[in-house]
Amino acid sequence: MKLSTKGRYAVTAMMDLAINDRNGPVTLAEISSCQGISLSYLEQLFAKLRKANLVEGVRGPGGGYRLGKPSNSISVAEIILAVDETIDSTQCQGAEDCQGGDRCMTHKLWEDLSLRLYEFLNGITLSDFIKRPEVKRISVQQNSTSNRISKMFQPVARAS
Amino acid sequence: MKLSTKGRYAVTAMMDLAINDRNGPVTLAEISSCQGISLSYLEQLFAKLRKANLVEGVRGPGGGYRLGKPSNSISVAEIILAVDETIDSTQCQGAEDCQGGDRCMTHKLWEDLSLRLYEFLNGITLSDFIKRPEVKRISVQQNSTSNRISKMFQPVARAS
DNA sequence: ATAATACCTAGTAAATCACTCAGGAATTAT
DNA sequence: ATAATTCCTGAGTGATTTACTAGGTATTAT
Repeated sequence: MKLSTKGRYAVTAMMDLAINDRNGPVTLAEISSCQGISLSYLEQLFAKLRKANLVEGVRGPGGGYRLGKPSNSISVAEIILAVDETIDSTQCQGAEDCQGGDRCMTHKLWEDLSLRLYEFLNGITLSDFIKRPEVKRISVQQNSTSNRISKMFQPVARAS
Repeated sequence: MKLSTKGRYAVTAMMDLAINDRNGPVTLAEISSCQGISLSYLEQLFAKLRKANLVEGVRGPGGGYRLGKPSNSISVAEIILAVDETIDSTQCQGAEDCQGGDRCMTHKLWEDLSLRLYEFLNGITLSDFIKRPEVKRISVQQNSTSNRISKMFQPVARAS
């Protein structure tokens, strides 16, 4: 799981698609001028989004991009993974330099954290954003699995 | 909010410190050999962690690094922000090319998401990881690595 | 036919990553 | 005092990634 400006571009662009879905396809030129991202860079991002079936292109005048799936089945995690695609696993597989025991279990701890982050972002869909009124408070109702896991892992409140 | 390999290095190193805290300072050489990170690169990361008061160095033989605060008051978000330090705000401030209305509110939506992500990572402390029994149970529960990775690439279909 | 759009490939300057090298400065064991 | 250990700092470097430019081809509405 990696999170960078690139991922932000992709997520905001997908938000744009989700919001303006009922008005027909959205052109990359519109997104480009609005978000301040170069057209060709957007094209590269959307090539990846298309391969992940998150969007579908409509060619010709009046064309543009539409969501490839209903907005309630597209999660933020999906979008980020589609454009970033780099999941680097930990080195130190089993043996190597590790003195075993406590020390190198940090890798496993990281995997747990990474999974929790993924579950969190996977629990937020595009439809969570387009449901107005009051977009200001996004109601990310953490209903399903995400909440369960979150509770399991993290019982403790932090002292300030 | 940015998340990269660099942030992972920092977090796992801090986990190491948290776990081995009672055994005195932890040397960077130990972390380096365990995690497979170069010593000098670790030193650079720890320079930033030190500036953020997340660790404190102990010089001389028998020295190393200790946590700068109790492990229950060090969040994952703090660590990541300390080493990544790049929080790029959105462009398109108010006017510019924006045609107003719906279009450019995606920026605000992103800010909301970003804040939620921060709050999530800020709610996870190092002390959540050093309680071993729970961690053990969890890592046993999510079965195989291949399973987890495949889950990364092919998220489960979500109900509306 | 023309224009608007998606779609594709190649190249590139700048930034970042992860690292090496080369030292210092502080602390402690001897 | 000397040497060993460790933190601390800075300069430099190849590889990768970002974000972009340029120049096409394919498709379709008008």
